[in-house]
Amino acid sequence: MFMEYNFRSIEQKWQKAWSEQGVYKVSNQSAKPKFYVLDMFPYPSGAGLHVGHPLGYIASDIFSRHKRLKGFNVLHPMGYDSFGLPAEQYAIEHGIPPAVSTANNINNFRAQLDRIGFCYDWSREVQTSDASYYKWTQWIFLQLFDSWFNRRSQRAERISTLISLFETEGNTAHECPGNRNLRFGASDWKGFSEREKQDIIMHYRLAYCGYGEVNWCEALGTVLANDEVINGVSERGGFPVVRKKLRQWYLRITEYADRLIAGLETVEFSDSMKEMQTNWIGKSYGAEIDFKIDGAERFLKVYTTRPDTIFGVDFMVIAPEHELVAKITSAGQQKAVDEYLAYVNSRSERERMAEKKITGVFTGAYCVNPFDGKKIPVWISEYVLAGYGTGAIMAVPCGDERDYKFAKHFDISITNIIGDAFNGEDANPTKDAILENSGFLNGMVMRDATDVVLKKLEQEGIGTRRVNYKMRDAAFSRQRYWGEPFPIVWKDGIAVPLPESELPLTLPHLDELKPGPEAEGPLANLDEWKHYDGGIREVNTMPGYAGSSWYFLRYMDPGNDAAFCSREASDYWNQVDLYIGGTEHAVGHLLYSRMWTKALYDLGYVGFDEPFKRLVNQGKIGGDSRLVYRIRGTHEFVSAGLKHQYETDELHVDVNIVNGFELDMNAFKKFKPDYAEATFITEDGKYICGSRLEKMSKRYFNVVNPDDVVERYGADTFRMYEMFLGPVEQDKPWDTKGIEGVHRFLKKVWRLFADEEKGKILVNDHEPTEAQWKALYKMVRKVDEDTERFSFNTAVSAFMIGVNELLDLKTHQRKILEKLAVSLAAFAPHIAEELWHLLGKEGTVLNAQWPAVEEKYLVETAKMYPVAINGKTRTEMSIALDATQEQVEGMVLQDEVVKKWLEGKQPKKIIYVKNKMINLVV
RNA sequence: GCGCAUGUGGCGUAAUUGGUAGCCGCGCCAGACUUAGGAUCUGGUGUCGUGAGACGUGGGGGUUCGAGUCCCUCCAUGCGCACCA
Repeated sequence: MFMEYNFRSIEQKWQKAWSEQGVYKVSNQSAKPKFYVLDMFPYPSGAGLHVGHPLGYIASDIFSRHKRLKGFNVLHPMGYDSFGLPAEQYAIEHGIPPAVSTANNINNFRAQLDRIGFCYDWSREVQTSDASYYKWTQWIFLQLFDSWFNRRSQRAERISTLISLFETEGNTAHECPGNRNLRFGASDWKGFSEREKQDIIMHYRLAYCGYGEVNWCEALGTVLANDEVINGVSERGGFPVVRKKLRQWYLRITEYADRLIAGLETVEFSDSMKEMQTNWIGKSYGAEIDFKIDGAERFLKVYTTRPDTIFGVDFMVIAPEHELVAKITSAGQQKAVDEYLAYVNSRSERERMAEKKITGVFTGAYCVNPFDGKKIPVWISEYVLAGYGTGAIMAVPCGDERDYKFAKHFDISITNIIGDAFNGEDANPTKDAILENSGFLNGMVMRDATDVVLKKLEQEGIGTRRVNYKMRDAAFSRQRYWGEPFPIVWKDGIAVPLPESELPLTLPHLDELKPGPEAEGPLANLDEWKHYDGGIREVNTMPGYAGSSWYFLRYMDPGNDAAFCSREASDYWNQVDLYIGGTEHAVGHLLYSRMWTKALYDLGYVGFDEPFKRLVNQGKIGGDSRLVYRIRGTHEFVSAGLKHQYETDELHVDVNIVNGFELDMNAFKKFKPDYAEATFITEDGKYICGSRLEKMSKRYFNVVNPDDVVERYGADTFRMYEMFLGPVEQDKPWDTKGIEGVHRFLKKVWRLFADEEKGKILVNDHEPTEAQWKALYKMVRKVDEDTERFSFNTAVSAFMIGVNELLDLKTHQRKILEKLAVSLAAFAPHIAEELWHLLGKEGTVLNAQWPAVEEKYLVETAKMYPVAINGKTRTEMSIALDATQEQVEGMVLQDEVVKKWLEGKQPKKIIYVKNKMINLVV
């Protein structure tokens, strides 16, 4: 039949036409208001897409198309985050160069994406591994390298301003972020050698090179950023990670900590997202206090957020790596301390994470409490981290759980400064108790005492207020090949940036990606490349997040060879209005790109300092695995309902050879060679599988490829079904069976336009009835509202309700069908376009206008009110909307059902809420 | 352990502001058309009960004329952080 809904030919036809006509091309010049919708661009992995990946892409695509129909100039681009470790690992294992496998994977991704019918403007595509792109990643790096963060103005400024400050006043007014103890005056500065000057400047740069403890992953042969390490192992691959001191590039993101926190108030991210970022930054207010070491001219500097508890300090704990360990350990304790340090060194990061034993050793040294002269023993323990605060704490066991446990474990006596608030069994971290045993603080509420102590500490010069952050500077180099080379040449130990004219510094070809000497990357093996202009090139490369920290800007002006993005373009497109992506980038990508944007803003290259105005996190789609049960030691498989009668082993089976729960037994025999001889114990001739919801992953054979779904049901069905599954932001399982309902819906739409059996078009030019207008507009309004608030699942439902009604009303009038076709254009663009042309329209439905709702068809004069007696609905009554309380009371009391329930009694009260309900209180 | 979410039919879910709980779809049941059905269409489908009706949004309590929605408490699941002083 030629009038049937042939989605395959329809979708192919329009995808081809759209591409030929360039209908998705977006201009930077337009009289329309702009709207920028962005997807987190993918890393093009070899595995391709499964049905979970496009969820966010479909949502953003629908939203973009909707905005376009509503008269916006919509930027909706896509590209690839194509540098990264997996391509390099793959190259090492299979001998295929990263550039080649990446290109293949990108082609694959593109083909998959194209089949779903996205409205991306592919002329703006970016690939982070493309030299024309990473030229500007390198350029931005150089701007960060040439900048420092002025804490007084709270913004990035050029290094030249820093140098003139040094020349006139030294660094007295600008504490060195890389080395707090560094102090020098203008005359000192003039006396420094060039090398010394450069070393000092390096301590200020926003992109800097330094030595530091990094997360070294031996298996990956590289360092990892903090957010790439999960529970002591690498996020990718789960390999062990150790702390190692290495020369490394960093981004001084800590300087932006306050602005990153403050900026969260200006953007629409979910509360949990904001909270994750806030926690990651981990700002805390406290004090640094110097405790004199008893019998020595040394001080122990501790960081505490609770200076009010200073009289409750029963011991000190310093990190095993603390510099005082070597200096204050008493002769008597030397052996015990050495043994403890050896023990700590033997423990990997992972072991420390896994088993939290209370360990520690006494140094033999004592501190003196500055206020009451009490002697306080100094202990060493691994629970104090060298990298946070000062690497030393004052322990207050009555108020801190860990300190309490430590004191108990080592039998240290506990001073109670909070009276009844401390029960002797558990520490109580309250701030509301009244202080006792606390010298001049006695009788004060702890909360108020804090400031009193701080003032006193400052007066006496033994302590200062201090803000601390959990967040560390971000490691910004990798001992790897497949990343952006640093445009830096080392000359006499000084990092010299390449001039802009030499960018891009292209990644040289390498036949073999083996590591270089001394934990250096593969580039170190390339002698002729390494030696350049009388110096040695930086052989590390940039990490995966370099290119992704600014890609949203490149889309605005992708072809620009003179700038990363013209100010004109970024002023026009401005912030990303809607950013859709997964939560997994909460503390990585989202913080880095926010920081880069802030730096570019400070330097005057863009006019906004938050990149993403609104962020929506799509949920994950889980796999619905199918299980078969093999009788142990045999090739016989037993159906799920009978498995308890046997001893069985549970095995995953490919979900694609199972219909619902029924196994295709012939396909199963071909699934794996082992199963060729399989026999089955069935239930009524059917083999029923077990099921389990788990991650969608190859290893569970529960991966559903969008290509297969599109092939079977079409892209429009696939798009609408993904949305119909539930709220975008929610995690949910994939169930292919349910897709039939959505497919049926599209066929119903088709039947409004054409009769499949008789093979003719049904569209006529009659005037629609009021009921038909009402059904249409109700639907149009709901779809519009729901789409605007990202409630795509209810929008699909509104379509279904609307079309069911129109079908019941035998609606074939052109006036209605035109508007229906337009309203569908965002969700099911292919069928919408086909129907648009079937109605004889020109051009593309993409450029149509969203139908304006004619209110007159939606006004109601009466409503069916639920009538409740004592809150329980007993009947319904149709009542005019403008009825008064008296009229309603009269009508209600006449009603037979109401009379029955009143049993002759007078209602105490009749509640009538207009347009809602009626309730009688008896 | 701390923080944040989320708990509604057999399943995915709906109820935008405290106002008819279960829309829409899957599945299931019955029927129609059919050589056939994993096609299409029609009707039914929260639970208990023959029925009138009763019960029902994780459990318990509260506020209210009225609670899935607000408050208290407990439980379960998911996510994030986890010696951060």
